[in-house]
Amino acid sequence: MGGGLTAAVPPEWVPGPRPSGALSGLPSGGWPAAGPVPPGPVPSGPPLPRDFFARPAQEVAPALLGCVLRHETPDGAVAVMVTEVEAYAGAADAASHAFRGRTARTAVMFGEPGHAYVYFTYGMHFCVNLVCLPEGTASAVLLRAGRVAEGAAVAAERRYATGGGPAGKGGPAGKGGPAAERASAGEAGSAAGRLAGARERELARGPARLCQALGIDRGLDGADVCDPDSPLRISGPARAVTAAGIHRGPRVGVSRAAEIPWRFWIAGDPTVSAYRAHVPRRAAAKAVSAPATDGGTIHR
DNA sequence: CACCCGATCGTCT
DNA sequence: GACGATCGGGTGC
Repeated sequence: MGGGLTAAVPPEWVPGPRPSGALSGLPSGGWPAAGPVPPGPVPSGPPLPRDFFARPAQEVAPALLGCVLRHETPDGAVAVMVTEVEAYAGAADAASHAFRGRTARTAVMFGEPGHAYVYFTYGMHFCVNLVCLPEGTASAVLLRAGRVAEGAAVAAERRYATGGGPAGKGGPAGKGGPAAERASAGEAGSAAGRLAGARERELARGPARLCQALGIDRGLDGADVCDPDSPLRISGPARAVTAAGIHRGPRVGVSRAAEIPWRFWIAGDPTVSAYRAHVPRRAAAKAVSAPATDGGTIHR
């Protein structure tokens, strides 16, 4: 079925040139070539210019792969290299929160590009987008996954801390502390090393996990990621990601426009989340026959 | 590893 | 009043 969105969908995305060194703030020296990204710290330069975001989301999305999102808090700084994103084209996209027009929740998406649109979902999770297109037109790129490149210990604390564990003493790290820090060192072969590596890979694998690792919540809705003084900011590619190293496919878990391939990821990277089609939630089983009232007396 | 299910609440119909 | 741009734990192969 054609699906109303079809007509509004732009032509196939054509791999275009990556941002130049000048645009991205990269030093002229080369970073490692494309391919799965090895664990460990990555450089973090000046923020991307606002113009970078003043384009359609489906164009910005692949260009964000390899860029570094960093959040500074009193707990310390955590940075992730973006490995997976999804474009949401506002009014032209039935899957976008902005499809039905501007509301209090989606207001930021209609504002200046280069700001964070943070939303709360499923009663417990936050997800972060970066706003695209000029002010007045809504569109955004959802950051779905990343590799923690700085502050792995802080990220692990946020992800695995036993909720407000006053009872628990040491916290999640338990023995040995931040295993993630060791993982990148030299224990890749050992059982402990594999465990630490597996956990490190899961730190920011998925949009809500990424937000949790970075400590992002609704308080950062509207934050300017292009402002060098912002606690939340994004810098240019820490690593060259060529068009050949980028794969694309349908977006994860969307109930509408599910066939549009606006999800982009770094091919072969272990931190990319798994694809899952939308699953309509079974309606809560409502009691067909009212629970027996005791003694026929109706309470309430 | 694939599939199923419960949690939990802001947002929009 | 229903539905998520999700996650983690449990079951079963």
